[in-house]
Amino acid sequence: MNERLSRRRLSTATIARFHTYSRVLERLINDGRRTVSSVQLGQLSATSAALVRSDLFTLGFGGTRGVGYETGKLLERIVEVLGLERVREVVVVGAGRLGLAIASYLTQGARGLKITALFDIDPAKVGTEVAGVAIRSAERLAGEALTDVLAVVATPAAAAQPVVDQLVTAGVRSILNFAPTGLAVPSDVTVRSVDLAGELYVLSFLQDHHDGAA
Amino acid sequence: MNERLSRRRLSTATIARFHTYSRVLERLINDGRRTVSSVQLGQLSATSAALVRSDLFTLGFGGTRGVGYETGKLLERIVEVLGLERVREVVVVGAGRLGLAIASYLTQGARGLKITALFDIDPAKVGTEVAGVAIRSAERLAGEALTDVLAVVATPAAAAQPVVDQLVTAGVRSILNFAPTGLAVPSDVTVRSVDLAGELYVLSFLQDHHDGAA
DNA sequence: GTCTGTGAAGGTATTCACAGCC
DNA sequence: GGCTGTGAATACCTTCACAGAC
Repeated sequence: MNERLSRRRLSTATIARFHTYSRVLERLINDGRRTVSSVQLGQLSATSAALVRSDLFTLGFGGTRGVGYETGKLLERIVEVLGLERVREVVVVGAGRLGLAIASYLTQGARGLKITALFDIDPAKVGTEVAGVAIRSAERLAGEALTDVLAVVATPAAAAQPVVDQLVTAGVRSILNFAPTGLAVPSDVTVRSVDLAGELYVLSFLQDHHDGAA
Repeated sequence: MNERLSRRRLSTATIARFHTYSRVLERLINDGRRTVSSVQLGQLSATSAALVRSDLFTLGFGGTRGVGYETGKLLERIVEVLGLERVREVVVVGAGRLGLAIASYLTQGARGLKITALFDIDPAKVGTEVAGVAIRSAERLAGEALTDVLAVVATPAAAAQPVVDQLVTAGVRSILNFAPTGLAVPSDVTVRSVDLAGELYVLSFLQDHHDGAA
C-alpha cells in the first residue's frame, strides 16, 4: 500500500518533522479544523510549504488539490507510521537537576513516553522517589534488563562513557545523551546528543557575525 | 591570513563541532597531551576523522603529517574564531523545572555564558532567587533592554509565541527555544529549537525500525 | 484561483581516496 | 608507517517550478 514509504527509509530530520506535524495537527483538530494546506502547516511547524508537501508525498498521504489535507486522517496516518500509539519506556540516568527536569517534563507532557526508572550514584538520592519514580542505584546498571527501553543520559561529562557502557551491557539500543561529550558505542546502538551549552555557543557565534542570512 | 575562513561562512553544524573540539582539547591538554590526530579527535568528538580534517582545513589550521595537530595552538585558534573568550549574557524565560535546570546547568558548567535574569509569570515565584539570580516578572518583558543577550525560552508551548514576541520587542536577536512549537520571528532574529520529547520519539522510531545502518 | 503532485535542480554536508610529508 | 592536505565524489536535504485537480 505504501510502497514509497517502505522503499525509502525516513531520515531523522523527516521523522522529527512528522512528530511536529502531529502536534500541530492535534491543535488544529482541537480547534475544529478539518483541513489544512501545506502553507499553513508549514508556518505552524516552522518549515516551508514545499517541504511539507514533499514530506507528505513521501508518506504516501494525498491531499485534495485546491483544498488541502484532511487533518484527522493525516494525524492518524502519522501516528500509525511513527508508532505514536505505543507506549515506550524511558529510563533516565543521572538524577541531578537536568535529569529530574527531563524526567518531570516527560512524565507530564509526552504521550507515549513513560519514565520507568531513574538512576543515580549518589547514595543520598538512591531510594528516594521523584514524581512517583523511585531513584535506583546506578551501581548495578549493567545488571538491569533494559531491552527495548530508551535511555536518557544526564550525567556529568566524565561519567557518561562508563554509564553508556553499562547501559549497552544492560541491553539498551537507543540513547539520548545530554552530557557534553562524544560517546563510543557499538554500531547497533544509536546515540543522539543534545548539547545545551553548545546550542547557545552557536547562537552566540551567529549573533556576533550577524549572519545576514534571510 | 585566514582567507579560507572569511571567504566561506561557517555552517551551524561546523560551529557546533568546533565547540565540541574545544572541549575535547581542553581535556586532552589537561591530560598533558601535546598533539592529537584527526582519528583520535574524531572519536572523542563523535565524528569522523575525515570530517575533523575537513573542519580544521576550513579553519585554516594546519597539522603536521605523521604527527597530528598541536592541541594548545588548535584550542587557541578555535577559541579565537568562536569568540569563546568573551562573556555572553543569557536570560531564561520560564522558571519551571526545565528553565531552572537549564539555568543551573549553565551557571555551573558553561564558561563564557552568564545567566543574568530569570523571568516567570507566576507571582509566587517572582521575587525569589535561584542560584544567585532573581526571578523577575515576565509581564514587563517587552520593556526590558535585552540587546545583545541570548534568550532561552523554557515556557509551556502555549506561552512561547507571546513570550518570543516580547523578547523581540525587547531587542533580543537570538533565541534558544525548548517549547515544543514552531515560532514566528522577524527574519533578523535567529531561533534554534530543541525538542526534548521529539528527540526521544525519533529514537523510538529508529529502534522500532531497527535501522540496520552502519 | 487555490492548492497538491512530483520530478528536476540546487545547495550543502560528509565521505573517499590518495598524493605528499614527517 | 602514520598522518595530514585536498579535490573529487557521494549522499542528502530542501527548494523550484509547473502541470494537474478541485
